[in-house]
Amino acid sequence: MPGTARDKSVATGEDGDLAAAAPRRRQARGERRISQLLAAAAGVFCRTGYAAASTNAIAREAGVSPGTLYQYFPNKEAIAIQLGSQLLQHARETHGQAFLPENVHLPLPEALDAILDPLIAFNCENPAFWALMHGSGIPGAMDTEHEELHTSMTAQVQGALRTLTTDFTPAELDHVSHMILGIFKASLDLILAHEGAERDAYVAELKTVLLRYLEPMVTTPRPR
Amino acid sequence: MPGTARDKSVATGEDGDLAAAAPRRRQARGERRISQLLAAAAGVFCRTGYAAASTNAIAREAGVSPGTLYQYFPNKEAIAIQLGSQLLQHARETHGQAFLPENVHLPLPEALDAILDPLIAFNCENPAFWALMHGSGIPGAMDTEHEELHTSMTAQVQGALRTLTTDFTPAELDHVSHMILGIFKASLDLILAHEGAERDAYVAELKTVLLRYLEPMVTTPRPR
Amino acid sequence: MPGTARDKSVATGEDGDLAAAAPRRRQARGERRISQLLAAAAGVFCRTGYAAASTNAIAREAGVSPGTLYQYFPNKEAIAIQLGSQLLQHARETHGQAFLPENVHLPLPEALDAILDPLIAFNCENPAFWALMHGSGIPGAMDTEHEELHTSMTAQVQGALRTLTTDFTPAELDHVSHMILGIFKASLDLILAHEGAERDAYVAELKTVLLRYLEPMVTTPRPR
Amino acid sequence: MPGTARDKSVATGEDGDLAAAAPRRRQARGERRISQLLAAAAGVFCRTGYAAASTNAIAREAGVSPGTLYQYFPNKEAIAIQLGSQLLQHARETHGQAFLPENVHLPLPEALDAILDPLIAFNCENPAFWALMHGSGIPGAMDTEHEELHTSMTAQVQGALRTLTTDFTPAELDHVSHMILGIFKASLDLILAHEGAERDAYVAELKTVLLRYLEPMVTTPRPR
DNA sequence: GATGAATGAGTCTTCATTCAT
DNA sequence: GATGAATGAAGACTCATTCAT
Repeated sequence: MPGTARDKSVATGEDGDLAAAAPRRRQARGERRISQLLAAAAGVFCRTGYAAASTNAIAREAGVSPGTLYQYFPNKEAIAIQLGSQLLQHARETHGQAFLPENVHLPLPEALDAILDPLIAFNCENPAFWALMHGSGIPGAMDTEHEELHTSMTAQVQGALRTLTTDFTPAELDHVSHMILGIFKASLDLILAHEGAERDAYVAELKTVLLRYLEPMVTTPRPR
Repeated sequence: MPGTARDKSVATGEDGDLAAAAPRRRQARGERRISQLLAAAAGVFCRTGYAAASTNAIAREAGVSPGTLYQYFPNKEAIAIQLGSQLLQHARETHGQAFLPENVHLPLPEALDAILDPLIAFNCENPAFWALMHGSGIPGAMDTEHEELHTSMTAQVQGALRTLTTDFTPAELDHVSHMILGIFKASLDLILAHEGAERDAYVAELKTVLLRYLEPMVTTPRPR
Repeated sequence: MPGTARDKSVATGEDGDLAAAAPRRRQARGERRISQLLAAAAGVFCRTGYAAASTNAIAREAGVSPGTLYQYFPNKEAIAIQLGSQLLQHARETHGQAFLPENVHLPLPEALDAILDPLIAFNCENPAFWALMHGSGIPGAMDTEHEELHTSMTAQVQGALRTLTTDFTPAELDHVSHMILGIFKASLDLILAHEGAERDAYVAELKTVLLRYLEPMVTTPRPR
Repeated sequence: MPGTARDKSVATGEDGDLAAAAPRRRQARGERRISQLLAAAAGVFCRTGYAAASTNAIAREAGVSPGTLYQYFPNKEAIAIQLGSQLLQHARETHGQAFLPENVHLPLPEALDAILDPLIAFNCENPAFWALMHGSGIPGAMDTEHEELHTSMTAQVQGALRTLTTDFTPAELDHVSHMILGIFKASLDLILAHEGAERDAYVAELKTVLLRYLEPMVTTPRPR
């Protein structure tokens, strides 16, 4: 192997570089693959739902062989879980800024805009999110994630609701927040199923529904 | 059930009457079979969802062989479709009075009661209905049926909406009716997931949402 | 249930026959299939060993589709288990007559003939038997069968040994019987691997080995 | 290990010595790799059997990548073959004295001790040896190696047998040597499966069997 | 030489659907 | 019509082997 002398160069030594750079390059490729696969999975889950999504289809969509998929995920469920977690984390960041105090304390119409717009935008950009969260039938795994998300969203909605009035009993708070989430979810289906002006119309309609539902509950003095 | 008297006819029946009685008997038996199968399908779909339901399981639940199932339905999708249609028809027959003119023309709060209560009751008694309509991830099949149901319900909602005002553009009518259906669907999930007082609370909440959403739209003079 | 009267007809009626004959015919076919499949499995296990045997290969060898195989066996292991059980039962019958008292109490050389010949014949006719019992690596199932067989054979060998002498300690009895089984097993490999005169030669050699091994142990007076 | 001093040679070595030292180093490294891999293979084959052993598992156990494994072995079978050969050679080198003329020509009982003891000891220390030789269901591969070993052992046994008598026909020689090997193999299973006193008992039993089997064949005058 | 990602044929198994009886 | 055995195309997953780096 005559070419072995090539790396020796000055002082940083071949070994140090090899041990550090090559793995890093590898790792980078691996992470690209994982992203590729998750993106492909998002697409397939979106189109067919979790149950009907085949790992071979995901691999094909990602442009790799089935074996490659299994180098990164131990099984189909793991793909869904990791995709879910990733989206969830992404979602939480979005939610975080959606429910920022400065938004929550705006006058109701503006508050709805400020809260809903980023949530809707997030879901439009990550259609796999609800696809997974609806969860047709993720075998029981994923449920944890689902639960977690639900809990987290409910909590944030309830936090916002409490700024409207102090009159809610805990039970009412529960009912109202669940209704709001349900309405949001249902509207999201409509919003995601349409584009352009139609989509905007449904967004407006959602805001109308919520505004009219919530306005009569307001007792706390708010900026007008 | 006019044909019920046909059996037992003369005594030896069988051959002689075959030309006349048998067809009717066939038909009757066939319909019994279909009902059996659809009932079994309802149960299985409900428990496992459409995708995970196997035709063999449905046949077993119905107490017939898989071959027999295929004598009455060309494929799995057809079962779902017909089950949906049957439930829909059942819905219309038994609780079709929901959208009866005398209900629709009541003052809004009463109209909502009159329309929603039987619908809710029907769905509580036929949980397979929404189970199918949600589609749990029905691969694109089922769409025909879904569409059909959706169209029919939309039409009825739109009919009712038109009694509220004449101001809707067709597009608005579309949006509002879809929103209403979405809200109804989302609430139904909550309603079906709870019992007793909780369930009632969600029913009340649904009515509140719709009342507040629709009330501002009313322009047509209505009984107060 | 109007049609219920139909099954009353005359006495032998078509229905009676159908209920009895058809199932029986079905059952017969099913059992033929099972035999076919077990025979095929025996062949494949024999040629490739359990681990390397593929269910598809077994199905192909049996001339049926993979699905058919799974109509009769829940999984690959079950095939091995059932094949083992069947052979085991067959074997026990053979062993039963091999170790008949009238054989065991013959003069040693004749006793060896009387005992070994049927055992060897059985194994020549059922080569899958040892193939399975060797059990390369049946996952842990089958072990029960294996154990069972081993125990049963050991017991019979020990029974026969006790007619030779009363001098054995339990430990010796154990060692000797295991050695005998081991020798038998090893010889069987040679016997099964050859045919005709060669096979006979190995049979003779086995008998020689055992005769010379056992003869010095005899203390009990025996027919000469 | 004559080549051990080679590394570190002058100081900067590497390039200048490359033409001379590197090849030797390569060779040395290669052989270390091969040993590593074979040792790993021995472990894995022992634990899981040949068929269930995965090349990746062997590579992992050896602490190298699968690619590296394939730089030294063209395929899985080759690993088994070479492992077998190595063990065989090891057997011959370390305990080859088993069949040393001075052992073979001892009085039979002592000869058996002298021959069998090292063989047994070797096998107790290298359990992978028989694990491989049994073949656990090696699909037909490995046969070459097996054959080789078998031939070699048979030859040695036959050599020893010829010192007992000159009366054997070639066929007899074949039969007897195969029987002996079979008996040895079977006993080895028992010996390896036990420990301590039990193991010793089986060793003794093996010697008894062989002694009684062979003694009557002796015609050649031997030291008493 | 070494690495480990990638491959793809092959394994076990399921299930919608068909067909002989 | 009814039966249930049979089919075979997938699907999830594995692993011996190759290849770009």
